Amino acid sequence: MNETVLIVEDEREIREMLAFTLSRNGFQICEAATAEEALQRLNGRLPALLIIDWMLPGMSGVELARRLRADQHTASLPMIMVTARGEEMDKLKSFDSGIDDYVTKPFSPKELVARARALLRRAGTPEDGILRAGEMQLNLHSHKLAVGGKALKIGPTEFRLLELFMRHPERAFGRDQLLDRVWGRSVYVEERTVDVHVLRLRKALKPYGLDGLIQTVRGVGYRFSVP
Amino acid sequence: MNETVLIVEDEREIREMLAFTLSRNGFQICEAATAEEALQRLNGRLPALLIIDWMLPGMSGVELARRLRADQHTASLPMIMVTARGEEMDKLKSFDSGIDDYVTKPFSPKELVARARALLRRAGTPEDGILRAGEMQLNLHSHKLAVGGKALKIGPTEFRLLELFMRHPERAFGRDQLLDRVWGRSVYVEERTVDVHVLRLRKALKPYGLDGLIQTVRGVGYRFSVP
DNA sequence: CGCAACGGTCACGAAACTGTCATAATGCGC
DNA sequence: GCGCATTATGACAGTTTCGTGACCGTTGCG
Repeated sequence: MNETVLIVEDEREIREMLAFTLSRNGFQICEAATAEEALQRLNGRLPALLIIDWMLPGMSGVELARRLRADQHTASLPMIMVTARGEEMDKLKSFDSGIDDYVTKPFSPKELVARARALLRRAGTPEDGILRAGEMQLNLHSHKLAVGGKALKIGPTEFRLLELFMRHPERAFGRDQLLDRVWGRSVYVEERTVDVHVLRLRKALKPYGLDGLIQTVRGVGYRFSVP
Repeated sequence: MNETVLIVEDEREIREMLAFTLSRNGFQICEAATAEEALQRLNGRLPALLIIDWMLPGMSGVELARRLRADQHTASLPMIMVTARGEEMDKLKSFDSGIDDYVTKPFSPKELVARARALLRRAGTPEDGILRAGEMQLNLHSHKLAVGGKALKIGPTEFRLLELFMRHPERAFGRDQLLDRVWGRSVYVEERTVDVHVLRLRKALKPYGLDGLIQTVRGVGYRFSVP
């Protein structure tokens, strides 16, 4: 699995422990010591999951979570909060800041990994990091697309587009939604550009008769649908 | 589920928080900072639900609610009022402005979503985003119409028309109401146009013997009725 | 620097969809 | 049955939306 986890934790020791545990379990790691640093890193490519310490110098973990929630770009990121004590956990729960899960220190690595996996699975990520649709396999780990073992080449944007589609089969996306989720906010792109990339994706799949998986929903947008 | 919620709230932070919470729970979002802006947005296609802040600059939330209730076009829209304090809530209740529900700040997102869902369910929106009538399924999520697993193709307008019908079975709609709720009030089209789209819908359903679900109510309009 | 890959925009034509009309069909009161 | 009112239906043309090829700027690389 090639999922990146962003760890936001000021205490170096704990951060490294988290990083070690997670990387040993197949996650890619990205670290930030402060909320500010985390925000900066989130301007780039998004991680699949965030692990945030409740207590951070400067902007607190809760505040960070709140900000991320308020931003459409990061709104749907799964987040795990790490709290120091059980007491604060209650506070956190009552705060209901949209945290998906939490662990209390001290916690077992096994527990953390289990929660992370569960969260990612809920978010549409398969256990082995391979999205499948019939003969087609989208390997998130190797970043490769293959049909029946035969590799085929698509561009980065097409890859991310297909990834989003395969994570949410049978769901119709508007062009605006696709732009938001594949291109990211903060970039201004024509809506019709989506069409072009859908076209390129279809063109790549056509030799295998797998275009048609991406269907146009007239007046709405597009949809990935397995027969 | 593809329900649109119109949020009327002047404070940007709260508005964004609401938007975040709801969008995370599968709602489409439409925002307005003032009552006036909200009214303008309601000239187009109607949302499924309104969330209105009690305190708004200019026209208050209560006044907005009253106006919407007084207008046949928006009279049946479910509304949730957001109040700052419990005290004012009593005032609001006694005000009897036709509010369906209310939450008091601070409120938990979970509570808000629950109330929104409950309200929509009451208003005819199914939990899973699929409207059913016998063998027929209208999937709002994937934007697909299927009869007994067999997909059938209808145009965007027919889709919205059928959606409205299935949300309110056994209810007779006048052509003017249908125009208002399916086309939106800011577009001018002949009333007879409704007939044509009803015809097209029936034509699509005929192969499955499901025309007849849409019945003509002479002198009034049409009605969706399951046998 | 040249080259190749890639991404975004545009323009044109095709296809789908929409609204309107004319005309046929139907229902209803008498 | 008759006449009126209302609705059904098929055809048509205008509009919108989508598919597609082409173009050009950017970027990364040798």
